[in-house]
Amino acid sequence: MPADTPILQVALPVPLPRLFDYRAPAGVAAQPAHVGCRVRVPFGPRELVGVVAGVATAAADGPELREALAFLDDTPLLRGELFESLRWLARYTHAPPGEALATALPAALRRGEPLPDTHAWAWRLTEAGATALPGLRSGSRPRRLAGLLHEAARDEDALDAAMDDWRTAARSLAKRELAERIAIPASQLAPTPQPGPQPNDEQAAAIETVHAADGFAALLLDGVTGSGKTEVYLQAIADCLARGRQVLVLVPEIGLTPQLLSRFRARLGVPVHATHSGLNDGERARTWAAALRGEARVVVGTRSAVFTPLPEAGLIVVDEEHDASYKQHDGIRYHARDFALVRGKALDVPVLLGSATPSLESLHNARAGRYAHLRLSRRAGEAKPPRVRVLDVRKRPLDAGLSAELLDAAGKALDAGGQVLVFKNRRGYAPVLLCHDCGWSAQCQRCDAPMTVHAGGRRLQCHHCGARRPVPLACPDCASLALQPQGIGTERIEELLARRFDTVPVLRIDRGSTRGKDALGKHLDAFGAQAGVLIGTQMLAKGHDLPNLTLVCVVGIDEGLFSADFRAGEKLAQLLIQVAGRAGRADKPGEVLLQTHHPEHPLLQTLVHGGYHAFADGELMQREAAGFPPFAHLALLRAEAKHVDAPMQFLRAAKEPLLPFAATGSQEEAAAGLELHGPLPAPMPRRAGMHRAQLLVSAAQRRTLHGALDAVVPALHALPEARKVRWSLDVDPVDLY
DNA sequence: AGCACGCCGACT
DNA sequence: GTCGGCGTGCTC
Repeated sequence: MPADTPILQVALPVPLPRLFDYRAPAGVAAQPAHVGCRVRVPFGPRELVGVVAGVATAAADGPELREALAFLDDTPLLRGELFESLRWLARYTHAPPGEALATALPAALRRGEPLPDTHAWAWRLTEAGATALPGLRSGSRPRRLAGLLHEAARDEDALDAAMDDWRTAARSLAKRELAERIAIPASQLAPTPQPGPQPNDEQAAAIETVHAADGFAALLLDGVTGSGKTEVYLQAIADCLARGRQVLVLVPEIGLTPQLLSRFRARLGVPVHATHSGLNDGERARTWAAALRGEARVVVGTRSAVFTPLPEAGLIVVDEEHDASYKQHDGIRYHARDFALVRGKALDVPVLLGSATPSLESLHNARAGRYAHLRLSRRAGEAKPPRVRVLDVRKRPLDAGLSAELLDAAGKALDAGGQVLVFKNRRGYAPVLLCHDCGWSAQCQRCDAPMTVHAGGRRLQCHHCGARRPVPLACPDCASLALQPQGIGTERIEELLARRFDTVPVLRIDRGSTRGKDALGKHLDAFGAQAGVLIGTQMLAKGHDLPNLTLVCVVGIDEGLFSADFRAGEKLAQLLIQVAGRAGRADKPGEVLLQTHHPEHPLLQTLVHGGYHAFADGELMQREAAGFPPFAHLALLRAEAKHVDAPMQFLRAAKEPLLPFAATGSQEEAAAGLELHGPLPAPMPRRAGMHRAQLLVSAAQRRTLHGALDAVVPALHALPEARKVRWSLDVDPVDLY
């Protein structure tokens, strides 16, 4: 090959940390304008769709390259800011470039399908059509359609409403050039926003700060539950739309409810494009394409929506920024909130992070002056914050884990016509099945975990691998019949409450009872505002409005108070505040009961008497003292394999090249080096039949961590031990298991 | 990750 | 005698 031939450097969706070089397809010269276009290429014995990441000159003495089969795009799909941000993401997560680029594309485009049409379409008569109209056979479908179009051009939605099967008639008219299909330009979709309520002074200040942001700014909207964060979003978004810019809104998985969307649609007066897991591939690709073309002005979506192209970006909003569902747990392990900030910076637009319980990372950044800290301290209207009581249940008799005092309070709330929510973070009937005679307990055969008792005590289920089997009639070890469900799950609480409060509806909401598209919304709509009891897990912590909820009872929080996970306290505090925030509205003050065996625990005391920020102050001090994030930076190298020893062997081999970067004796050097913890078996050493281990890497400085990983990670792919395991690197892990 | 190649066990 | 188990090697 001549040395000056330009060649394509292609990112392919394979876990190999490099680009692959190809000659351009026959008859085409590779040129820089191809960067960001998809290409179909031969790869070993198969064909793949990749993205051109660069164009270079072939080395004179290089190997003979294969020829790409075809370009799939005329203009680059991934270009400008999004392309650059994705290259950054690949470097930051130490993921192969092809995986990062592929992750950003909707599945249909990843497979190589063409960029879908996104125009709204209308039909109109041509001049010939207007002339020919009287000549069309009267009463025929083409005549009826032509008649409609003669009055006015109509968009396809209007035609769907006006006439059955108009498409056949339209095709027939179009073939004779009597009618034509025309694209409706996006500019006709000018926003007609509806006025919202008058913001209070805090909201107005926040809206003004967003408005005044000149280019990139990180803004932490720190507002108590019910303080009207959504109103701030809406006005900031409307403001941005009025300036002719696009807006991206990220919401947690549970947060994207039909309620939220209809509120956005009603207020903003422009089409609001939603992307979430309920959409099929075609719909997702259409939204993505509409954003790429600047037609979609507002895109609301969950985690993966952070990859939406925004050629005319004006604002990015991340609602509930502390939510763990923003972290992706397989493939490339990005954090959507953090990537939103990277994109905001690259796009030079403000990023608005909202939460009633901000992550400690974001609070730390706000205190360090990197984020503007916008506070909303008052609930909207005259709503008072709920009264929180810690219920000491030591030495008290419990029924299905509930104290008499709690049941009395629930009874009173129901008698007053209110709704009661019992929150328990364990689904199923009981977390363990125990033999009272010999101590045997039902363990999952594929995981190092007990099986949960379900179906009122008839079935065992593993929450980690999904295995199910019937509850044995007798203990497999000692044949005793004294098998007892131990501990409390939501099913058992439901059983008790349904018996105890048999005149009101009792509804259990958890992943066992509530599955599928908006099942939660349907259940809660059917439940309505009548007096009744809801029992649920995390799922009920936010989302749907429950205006008649007057009492929230939280039980089973004690294990969270003593967890080994350094983030357990933060998660528990956020959960308690979020759940508590569901109680009460303007006219009905709410009450929250926290039932515990550790009423004096500092987390509960601080949270109840000082609120979330007092808790966060203390927690940040502890994190600093212990050298945990946000005062240190972590990466977790995980490995799993069918063979017991393979993960540890791989991690030991992976640790070797990291050792030269490790902290040594003196204080100054220790601060500049890595700390390596492990390799150790994972907290659950076997899951779904796979043995698991991990190596935790931490550093006081982010650059120390990344410098070492940059030098070492590419070599991991080549380790012989790597072929015997599935391994992954998680930069900024949220969960250390 | 796929996918092919390759070398050892229980079946038409 | 073959189908198929998963080890190991490679992909511009």
